[in-house]
Amino acid sequence: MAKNFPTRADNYSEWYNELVTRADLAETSSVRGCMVIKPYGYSIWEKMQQALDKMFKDTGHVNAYFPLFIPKSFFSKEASHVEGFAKECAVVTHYRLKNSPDGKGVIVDEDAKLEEELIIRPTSETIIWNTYRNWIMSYRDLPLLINQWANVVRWEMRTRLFLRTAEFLWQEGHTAHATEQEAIEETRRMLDVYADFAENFMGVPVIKGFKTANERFAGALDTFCIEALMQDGKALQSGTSHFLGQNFAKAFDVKFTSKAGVQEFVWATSWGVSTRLIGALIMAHSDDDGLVLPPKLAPIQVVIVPIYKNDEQLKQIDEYAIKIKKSIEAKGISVKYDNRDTQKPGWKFSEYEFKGVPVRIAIGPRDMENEQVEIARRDTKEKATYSIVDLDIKIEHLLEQIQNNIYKKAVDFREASTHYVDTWDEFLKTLEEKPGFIYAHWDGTPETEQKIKELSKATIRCIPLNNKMENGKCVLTGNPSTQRVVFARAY
RNA sequence: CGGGGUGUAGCGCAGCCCGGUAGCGCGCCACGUUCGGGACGUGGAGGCCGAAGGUUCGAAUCCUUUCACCCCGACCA
Repeated sequence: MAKNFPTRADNYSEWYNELVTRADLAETSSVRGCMVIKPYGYSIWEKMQQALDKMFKDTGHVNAYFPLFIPKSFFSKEASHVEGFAKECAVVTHYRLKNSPDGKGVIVDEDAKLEEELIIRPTSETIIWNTYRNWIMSYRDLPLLINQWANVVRWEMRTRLFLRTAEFLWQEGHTAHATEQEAIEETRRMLDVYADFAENFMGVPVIKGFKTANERFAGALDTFCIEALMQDGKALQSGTSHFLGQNFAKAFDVKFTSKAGVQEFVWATSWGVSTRLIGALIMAHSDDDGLVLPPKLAPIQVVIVPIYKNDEQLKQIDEYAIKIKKSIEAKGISVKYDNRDTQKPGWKFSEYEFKGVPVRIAIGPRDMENEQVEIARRDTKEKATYSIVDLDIKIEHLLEQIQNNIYKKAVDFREASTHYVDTWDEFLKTLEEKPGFIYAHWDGTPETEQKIKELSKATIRCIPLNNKMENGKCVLTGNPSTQRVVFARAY
């Protein structure tokens, strides 16, 4: 069917790139490290945005927007923050161009040098906290629960469509609280929102946990994360929620007067997920025939393809199909009827498989005669004939089934790829032969963590929440440990 | 930023070693036969060979510089 198509088993990255191309999601831009998200890819992002935005609103958040440019001096205010981001910042130094004296195009006008350089935000903590200073006076102004949908720029050395691009789209929540306890609760609440979204919308099971000091967000006291497993056995950090303590409040002097009349620094959180989730979605479910999208995030949930020999037949099928389309749409399901005469049925079948459309309905003269349709599901590739009686209800159930099945498949895969390992030899062997999540003991020191990374390329993805305590010996040093942590090679 | 690779038609590539004015497959356009898993035939359109210099009577090919992209590292959502 698909010809000269790199397979998942053969070459995972080529397979990934090919999927992105074939499904018409995105392409590499001629602008360094950047990506053009094409309409179909963007519509998946819009579905994600809708679902997430609702979850944010349901947990009491509101949206706002802050500037793209951040004065350089803002970055100097939080020491560890600047250290974390300094190496990957795009900097605006001038504000004007002029015609080149040699007549060839334009050059930067050196006279138009900015007094203070502007950083294109790699994340917005600094500009937001600088703004919050004026918004927060009293405990009555708290909590402040704001989210922003935006683009950010990180000058990454090496990029990969969706997973790491110089510019990416995301949401970043930035909240301010009167107490430490409240802020920690918020951090955890948003982690739960992310996990809920990943599992119930994306169909991707995740491990909730927190990062070791090495892997923590620059400026955070604690970084919580959700870690997902891709089909090549590599982990993908899919969302983070940071407890920032009073670091940014102190750096930007954000104080409030408490009930008791005392000036106190506020407690902060920030949390974000990005277009990287689209990469996660692709890598978690897709097969050699293309994308497999969970119905809840599929821009097109059902596609109807007519099969006909001539105009007259098409006209009859049009009528039959549009009726079916309307009845299914009445259930709130998005249906596309593709009666383009420019492509053949087989071509359309392949195209919608590449695009991961969960359900395909084929209608030919034979079906009309018998008052039935042929239904193919993308996840299992099963085909079956359905009577058109109560078809809308059947489709609704089928979509639910597909959503559940995709999730279950991912869960099964993760279970099969999760290993408990106690010796260093076994650790290395597992990484090579059965890549996935490795639960192993670690002595808790950054030095050992670093050493393991150097020797095996595996990092501690997280220390799972609600982790079972058990005594053991560090897989590398043999020093005592009280719990297992999750190791994996990661994107 | 270190190591390796690649830039030739919309896409994938050959040609380069050994200089002589560009070719293949897919796609695209037209017509016909087809249409229940990416159809076939015939005809046709499309490229100053990434860019800039140099060598030469002559450069896709040789030399220099430069830019971009991909892969492997280091860095990271």
